[in-house]
Amino acid sequence: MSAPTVYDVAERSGVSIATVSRVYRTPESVRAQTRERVLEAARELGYVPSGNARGLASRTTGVLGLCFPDYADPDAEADAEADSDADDAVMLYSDQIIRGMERAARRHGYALLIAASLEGGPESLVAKVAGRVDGFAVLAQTVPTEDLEVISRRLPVVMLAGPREIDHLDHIVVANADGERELTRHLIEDHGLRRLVFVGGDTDSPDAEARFRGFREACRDAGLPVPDEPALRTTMMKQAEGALAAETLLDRGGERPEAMLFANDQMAVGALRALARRGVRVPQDMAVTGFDGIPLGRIVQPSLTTVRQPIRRLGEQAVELLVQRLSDTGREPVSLTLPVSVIRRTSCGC
Amino acid sequence: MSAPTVYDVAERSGVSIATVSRVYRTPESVRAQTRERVLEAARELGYVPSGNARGLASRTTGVLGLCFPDYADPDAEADAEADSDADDAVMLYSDQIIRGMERAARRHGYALLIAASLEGGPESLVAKVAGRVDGFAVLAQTVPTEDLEVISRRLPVVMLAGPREIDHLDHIVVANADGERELTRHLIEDHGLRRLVFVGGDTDSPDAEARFRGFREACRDAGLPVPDEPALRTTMMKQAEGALAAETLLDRGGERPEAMLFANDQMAVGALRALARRGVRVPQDMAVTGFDGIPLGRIVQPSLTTVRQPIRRLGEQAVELLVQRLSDTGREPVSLTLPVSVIRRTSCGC
DNA sequence: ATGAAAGCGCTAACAA
DNA sequence: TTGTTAGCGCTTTCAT
Repeated sequence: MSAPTVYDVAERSGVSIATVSRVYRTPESVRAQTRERVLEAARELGYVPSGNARGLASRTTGVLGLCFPDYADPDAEADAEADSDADDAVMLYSDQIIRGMERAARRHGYALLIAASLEGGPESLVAKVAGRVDGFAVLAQTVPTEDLEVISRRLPVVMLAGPREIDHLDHIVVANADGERELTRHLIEDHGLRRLVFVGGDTDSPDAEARFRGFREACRDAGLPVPDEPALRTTMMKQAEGALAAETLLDRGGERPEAMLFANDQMAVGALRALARRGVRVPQDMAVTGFDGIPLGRIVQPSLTTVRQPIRRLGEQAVELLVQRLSDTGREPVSLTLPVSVIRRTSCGC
Repeated sequence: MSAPTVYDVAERSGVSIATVSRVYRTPESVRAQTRERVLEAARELGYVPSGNARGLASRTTGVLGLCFPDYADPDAEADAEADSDADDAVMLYSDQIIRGMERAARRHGYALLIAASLEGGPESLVAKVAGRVDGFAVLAQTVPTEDLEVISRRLPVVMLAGPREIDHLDHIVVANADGERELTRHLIEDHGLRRLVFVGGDTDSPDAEARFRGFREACRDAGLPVPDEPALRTTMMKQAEGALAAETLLDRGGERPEAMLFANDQMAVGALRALARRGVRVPQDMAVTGFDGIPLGRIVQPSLTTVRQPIRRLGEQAVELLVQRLSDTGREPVSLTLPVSVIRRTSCGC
């Protein structure tokens, strides 16, 4: 009643289990006639090689993994529900990384195991992934550093879009500061704006911090006042928080800013809505920018000026690094920075 | 030098391997103090439980799988390259199914293993997936039926978006015929069009055939001539073929049609471009429709009227069926049909 | 080209 | 609560 094994197939086809094994690993090493007998028996019995047993015996799985955070902007989901036409527009960061990794993994003959989770410890999906792959990529802030510490001693791990955290890991980041600096420069020089405010994220978001750094650099370069801190910080960088931030900024006394730069697109989109509700015209009365390049940014009115991250590339590169390291265990840790590009749309005045 | 095992951890913490195992499976069943000792030892050694060994011993992996075809419309990719702004707009069918399955799998505590491939046989990625999961979903036309035949005798398989092929499989389809009939009815009744042509796909694409069926039903219902065959068939249903089809249809003698209905969005988008090149205005001179609801359809000019498939839902439902069947092996094969909805945009004249 | 035998690292009864 | 003991189904030398 249980699943057939090499033994069953071997018996039925009158060969040894070793031969059955060979048929599935190195078909050419078995005489054609024998091979046919074996495959025939396998077909009759409904034999499917156990990946687990293979992996256990050969100490390799042929699978690469990806752990990403359980981010699901509730507002974004709401969009998808309410306006079913916007459904597919909400393509998250992680979806694109998956795309990139899958393509690259396929090229190298690997399958891809994916799992989202925020919590660590034994029991976690992270642990499950780690135990079933030859190597994997992790989005920053996904897996507790202490777990990673242990895991990365046993198999290749590449950290994506965040600080390396552990110094023997490979990691890949995007040029956050460069992008925000360039974007800010554009607002200042090309649109002649001077009163800019930056809305950041939590201090422990390296991406958001790097973007703020870029903002400051541009201010400094232009001879504008350089703030020590973002005008406002949000914790989750979601749409609702962006909306709230925009309103707070409007209601705050003093001169109204000419431009609001958000640390990510989600917040900027939320802000766009809040500003519309308050009758503030974008970009005439206020320029608004985001960061990331999510598809939603192109669909909103006005379309969002932003900085595009090469997210798919991130996934592809991750696989390349993993594959490299798998074949050369001794290689020094690598650190890559992928370039970004400013996307000028309507919300900045272009 | 090799990876530490339960034995190493057991020895170091002065317990038996069974206890180490328990710490990772059912932490509460171990005295807190003992548990700490074990985890401490594990940390020091860099112990990561082997998923393979676990799976082998427990006969379960905690992983669900998805096999999808190696579809990558070269034209779509070209779009992504040429107009980097359209990059993320090109979100394929499979990406959305992955999204849906991942979400649902996560809810049930499963990770998701994904792999694309067109070829079967031993050695194939399909075989790899089959051997490493508790059950998996297959997009129609992805895995050779004979492989599926064997595999599905050993673990749950659900067929997506296509005929069941093997009668003991669960399967999920979308209401292709209903959608195309409704769309066609819209063109006829609401826009008063009468000379409609349908561009289909290969005869062995069940989706395309079902859509053609819907088209015919609407023609019949409206008292229009009912064609036996699509005006044209393409093999891969890609953009280039759609463009070619549109031109062929234009150059063909006789009265020019008032509307071209394509079996999918990719072809329709290609047609839109070809028509623009030829100076045919859409929708004034010619109505054009697609099927699928890909994001690109909203971005093209004019925006594409189409039928949206609930693709994410497809993925979610697939997981539900797999999970069900995993807990109730005896259940009768299920066949679900998910409803679709007509999306009226500009290309039909709306 | 094929076979024999020894693990691979874990879980799952069953004992204690 | 913890330990003992069999396997789980394959790959891998080493022979033949």
